[in-house]
Amino acid sequence: MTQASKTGKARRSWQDIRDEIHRRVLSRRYKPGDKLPRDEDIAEELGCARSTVQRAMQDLNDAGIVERKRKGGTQVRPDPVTRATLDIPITRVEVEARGARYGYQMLASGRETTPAPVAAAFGLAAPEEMLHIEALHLADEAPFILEDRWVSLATCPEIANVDLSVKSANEWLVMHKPYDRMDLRFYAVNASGAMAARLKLREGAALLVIERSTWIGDAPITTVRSVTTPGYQLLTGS
Amino acid sequence: MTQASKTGKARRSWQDIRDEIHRRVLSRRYKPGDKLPRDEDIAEELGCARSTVQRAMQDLNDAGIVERKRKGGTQVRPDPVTRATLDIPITRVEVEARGARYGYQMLASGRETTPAPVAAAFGLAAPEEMLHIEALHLADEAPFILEDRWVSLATCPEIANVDLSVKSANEWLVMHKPYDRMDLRFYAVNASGAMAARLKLREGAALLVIERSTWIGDAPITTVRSVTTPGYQLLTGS
DNA sequence: GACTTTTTTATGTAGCTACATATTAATGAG
DNA sequence: CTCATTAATATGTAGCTACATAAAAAAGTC
Repeated sequence: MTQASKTGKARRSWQDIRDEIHRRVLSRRYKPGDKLPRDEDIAEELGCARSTVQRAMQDLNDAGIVERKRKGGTQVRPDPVTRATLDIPITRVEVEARGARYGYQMLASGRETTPAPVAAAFGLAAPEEMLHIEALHLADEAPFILEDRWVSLATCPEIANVDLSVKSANEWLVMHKPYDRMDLRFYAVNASGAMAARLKLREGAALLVIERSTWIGDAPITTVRSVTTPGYQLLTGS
Repeated sequence: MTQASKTGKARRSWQDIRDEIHRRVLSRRYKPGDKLPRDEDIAEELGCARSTVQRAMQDLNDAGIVERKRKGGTQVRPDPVTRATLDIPITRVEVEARGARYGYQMLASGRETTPAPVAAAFGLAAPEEMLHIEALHLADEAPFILEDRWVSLATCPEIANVDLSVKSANEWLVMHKPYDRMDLRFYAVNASGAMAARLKLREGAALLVIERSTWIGDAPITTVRSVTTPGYQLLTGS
């Protein structure tokens, strides 16, 4: 038996408060740019403690619904942004989630000096020798994602001893080299001749590219350019 | 003068606790899949209240670093995901942030019955008459984003009276029709003849497309397909 | 009037208690 | 031994107090 059913009066949870405030924003009782009452007044009005309002407001703030400033109070965000959370799983998990058989092929691997774009992605002052890996992820034997990865040997010397021909660098890194900071970007490219050949599709096809760089502290770990196959879509989790 | 400087001993904030736990995950003292001590023990070890650990853990949970279950305890996420938050601003704001002059052109507007793909995006059982708008966002007079939008007249009858030839439907909607639920997807397309003509580029160019549908409750508000121009990149905020 | 300092005030945080809730683990019935 | 019931336990939440902090507003100062 819940407390609500015992006392006959439901205790309002912070989610209830959050939803009530959200409703008021949605119903335009509080309009974009409007200042909201102070937490204490809302608490009194809705019959709960200030800490409960605080919790609710935190959440609305994180969600981009309101903006809070010390002393300045709370206001409805005047320039609404579309905020979304993306979860990008390991490719193997993604393929398996689609009910397909996962496959992995290392295409090339070796030590090379970082070309300018890679050094730029890492924000390196000078080029550096890194591990360069090209690999293909397969779903039911068909090419799924082509990845072009650079791994800093200065930050991850251990990876030199890992057999990356059977297991992807992604999996090894994700389990052994947690990161601190990440940079993600998405854009579209026309398949080059080399890409088309490796992904077995016509040259010029529009492909979604996911670029990701990770650091631990200031030390670069890895930067990957993942070229997806036609039809690939990135979806938000909400 | 802060309390820390007065007492000589800093009070540890929940962020300190969070960072300490995070460090332990990063340093692999707690490895993926490992079970963490109970909040109370961590609190005692680090010299703070359980509520502080709770707050820290909440944050790590939201960030996808750990997973918590009642009674089950806390464990380091065994299948690390790359979690990122995307903020997509109004196009006008985005253009202005780049230091360019924003321009807007309505290309076409009228009432039409939703074709199958649009009905599907909304999860509609039956096609419906909606407002269909094609418009172009410009940055310094050059095409920037081409949008193809459907607005539910059932949910937003007021929009019929808005002059959408000078101000984008996006701006009006964002200020007057807050949403509840959103669906976002990103993919790449080759520019069709029509797209190429409107965006003034060659047919077949790879373009990043952002598709967004919004609802209030179960009622559909709008669905937009925004076709960006070459070179456009979506970046994460973190 | 322009500038600096002080006060005020709304949000932010730490710590505590008490209880809720979801599981797991232990126990008991058959 | 299997299944249902009960107890134990880690996290989740509400409410309270006290204080910290940032920023606006007010009060001084030149």
